[in-house]
Amino acid sequence: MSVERARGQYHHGDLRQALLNASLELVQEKGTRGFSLNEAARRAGVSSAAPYRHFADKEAVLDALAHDAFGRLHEVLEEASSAATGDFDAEMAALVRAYVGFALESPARYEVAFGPSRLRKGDDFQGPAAFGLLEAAIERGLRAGDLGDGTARQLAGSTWSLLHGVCELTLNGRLGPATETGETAEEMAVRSVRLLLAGTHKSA
Amino acid sequence: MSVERARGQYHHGDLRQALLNASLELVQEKGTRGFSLNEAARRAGVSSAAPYRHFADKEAVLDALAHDAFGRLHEVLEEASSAATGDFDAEMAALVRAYVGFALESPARYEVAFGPSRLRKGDDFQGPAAFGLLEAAIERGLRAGDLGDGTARQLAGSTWSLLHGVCELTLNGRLGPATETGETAEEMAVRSVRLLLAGTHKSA
DNA sequence: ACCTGAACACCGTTCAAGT
DNA sequence: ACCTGAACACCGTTCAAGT
Repeated sequence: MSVERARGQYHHGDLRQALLNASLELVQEKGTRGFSLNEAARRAGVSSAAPYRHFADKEAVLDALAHDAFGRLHEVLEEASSAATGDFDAEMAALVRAYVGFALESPARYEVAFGPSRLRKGDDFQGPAAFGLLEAAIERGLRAGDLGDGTARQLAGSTWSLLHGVCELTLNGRLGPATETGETAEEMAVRSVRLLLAGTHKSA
Repeated sequence: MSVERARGQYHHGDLRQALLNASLELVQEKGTRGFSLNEAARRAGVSSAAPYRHFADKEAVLDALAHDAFGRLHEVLEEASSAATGDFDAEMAALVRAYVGFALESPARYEVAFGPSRLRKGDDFQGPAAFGLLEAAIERGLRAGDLGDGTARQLAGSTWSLLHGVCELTLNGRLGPATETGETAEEMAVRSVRLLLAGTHKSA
């Protein structure tokens, strides 16, 4: 909260990052709708005009958070991917657990990454790359004969959607009666993805 | 925008509904983050204090919109459900198309219904009922032998998640490379759900 | 019962001025 | 180059007062 500032100096090293940290904290506490740029500035120990040296506007701060969040998601998936053992089912389960783990451990990052924002295709963020890791794993499964019919891209799209659905519905409390199955979100995701991919063997 | 008000009178019939209409319009234009209660009041032709006779605060307006949105989703799914022909696959496809159609035709309603809000289980809204229609259809499929292993609730949870994922990722532009498969969101949803349910026959 | 008008604290953003 | 201070229009919310 309070910030030690050497007398006479403006601010410690990196105000941009300090603002991002404070902003993420705020989104965590009040959600993306309750987030206030002025309060972020206050928590970073600067005036409310200071952020505008580093960000075009309030939305740009959220865009930067989304950018970082996709970077982290990509890292997390890559780590899970690199631990591949050749067992396709195990690798997919690891990817699924990594994805769901990220969402549940960093709900603020997840909300900001996948919620409505100005980030779009062609904006140089790691969203497509994260998708690519999923697609690559599925591609390997197809080549190894672990999967039936389908293109890797389409199957990755379905899986990506399924994962997002599970995480967001869990975070926003919109799973309805499915909340009472005794399954954790992680278990539900693993089971569902397994089901989806098993379907490729019998898509008559 | 401008409102005809008989001289001397406060407002036409139903200010509450007028505020909801204006608010939905606003969410449509600027998203749930850009939505301002003062502007909604202005568009309804009343002072900025007037809404507080009908809603506790700004969030309560969004809650009411979410409530209505789930009511509509339920209606739409019920209509699709009632047109059941006995063909399980066709009935599921109809439900899927109805769901996706609702999301794409009423993105503001969809965002407000499934986005973060104070609506929770036990709040008397039609979210769980909508889920129930999906679960009931799957239950019929199980009994008729159209589906393999699984409980209706778990399968409905997976399907509900998949549908939500497809719609939200489409609306927020987060499908990544899967945007370029030539499939519409509706086709993607139908194919994915078919895949998921086909998986019940081979969940070895 | 339902709405207005004025008020208050706060927010997003701009800009001249300071170091 | 980076930040402050003051300013402006706007927002959410409250409350006394009007009909």
